[in-house]
Amino acid sequence: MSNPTTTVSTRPPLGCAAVMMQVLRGELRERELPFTHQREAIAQVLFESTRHLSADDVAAALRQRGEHAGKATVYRTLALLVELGLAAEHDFDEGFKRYETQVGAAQHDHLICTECGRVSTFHHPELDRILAEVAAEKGFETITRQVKVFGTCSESATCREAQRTYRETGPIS
Amino acid sequence: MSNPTTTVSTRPPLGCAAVMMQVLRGELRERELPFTHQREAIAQVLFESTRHLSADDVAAALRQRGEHAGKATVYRTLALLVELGLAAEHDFDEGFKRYETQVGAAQHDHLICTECGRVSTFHHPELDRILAEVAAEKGFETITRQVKVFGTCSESATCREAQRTYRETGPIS
DNA sequence: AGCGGATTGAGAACCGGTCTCGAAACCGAT
DNA sequence: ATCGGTTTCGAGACCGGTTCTCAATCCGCT
Repeated sequence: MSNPTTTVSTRPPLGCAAVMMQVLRGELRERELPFTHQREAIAQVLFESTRHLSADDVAAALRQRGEHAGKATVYRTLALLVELGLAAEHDFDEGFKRYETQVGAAQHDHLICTECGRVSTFHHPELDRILAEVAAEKGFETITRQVKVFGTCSESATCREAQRTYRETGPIS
Repeated sequence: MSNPTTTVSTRPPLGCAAVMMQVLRGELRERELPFTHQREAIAQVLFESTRHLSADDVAAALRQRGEHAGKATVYRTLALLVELGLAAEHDFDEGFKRYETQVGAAQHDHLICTECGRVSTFHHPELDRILAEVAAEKGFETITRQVKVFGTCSESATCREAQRTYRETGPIS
């Protein structure tokens, strides 16, 4: 039931969770949606984490705190947070989705190591410009975008070895 | 069992399939993998199509030609074509994957309409440059990349209506 | 034609994710 | 506090795409 977790993040570490929780409370009130114990607990887990969490990771984190929420509730709440703009959904081609806090509109993109699973983030302002250009040109109204670079990182010896192999032999060895 | 199909493509229309088939034959021989009826038929369907096909679409197309391949074989063969670099796999957040011929290294990216499901492609040379820069900077060896812009197109009245609504009310109405 | 090894296919298994519906929690009003 | 109407919760069934199993078959070579 568990799965590999990611390791790199770029979110301010302190106080942030509390702020996000306040925002959530406000957003829920504004929409007349109840601020339930489960929604709080699930949001707490996400807001306090610096990783990209799967639904399963969230459930596990709850268990570790002595809390519990049915998996339907976990999925429903994560979907809600995404709708409210407080969480972002990512698909790193693992067969399931991952979630992370969406702080402000600070869009960032991902480098995913296919060897060790590490995910690192980057932000390149020109990307925004180019994608906005392309969208405008095609009469497209952008809601969100995904830029993902798959490859091998140079964090570990294994990954560097894979880099070398890939450069020499291509996708199939 | 059926699903919405995509509509836009940018691949040269003629002779291309035959060339690709020759390439496939060569790649298989080189790796001492048998060139079976099923592999040929499945590749034929993909190479002759100008759309992004799901595994199910491929199976349906085979049936229409009076051919048949078990779904395990369809999936295995599509995965093989991807490994060989002859097909590209895409995930447009529909809950299943789609495949298309990968002709050469002509990388292109996608605009996906969340309203009608239409997928159109674009290529922006600066994207290649920027992503290569980012990867180099991080000591990353790129294998492939995905750039997807989700939003609403202006093809149909429904989509244009959705564009207007979105601009006014944001993600939640 | 015969041989060894890889592929095929029918169906079961798998696994994220969604749905169902009775029970429980929420929240504003009394 | 408590009441009552409304919403959410949760255990488990269910769903659909994809993968696995393994005996039968096909491929390519001699």
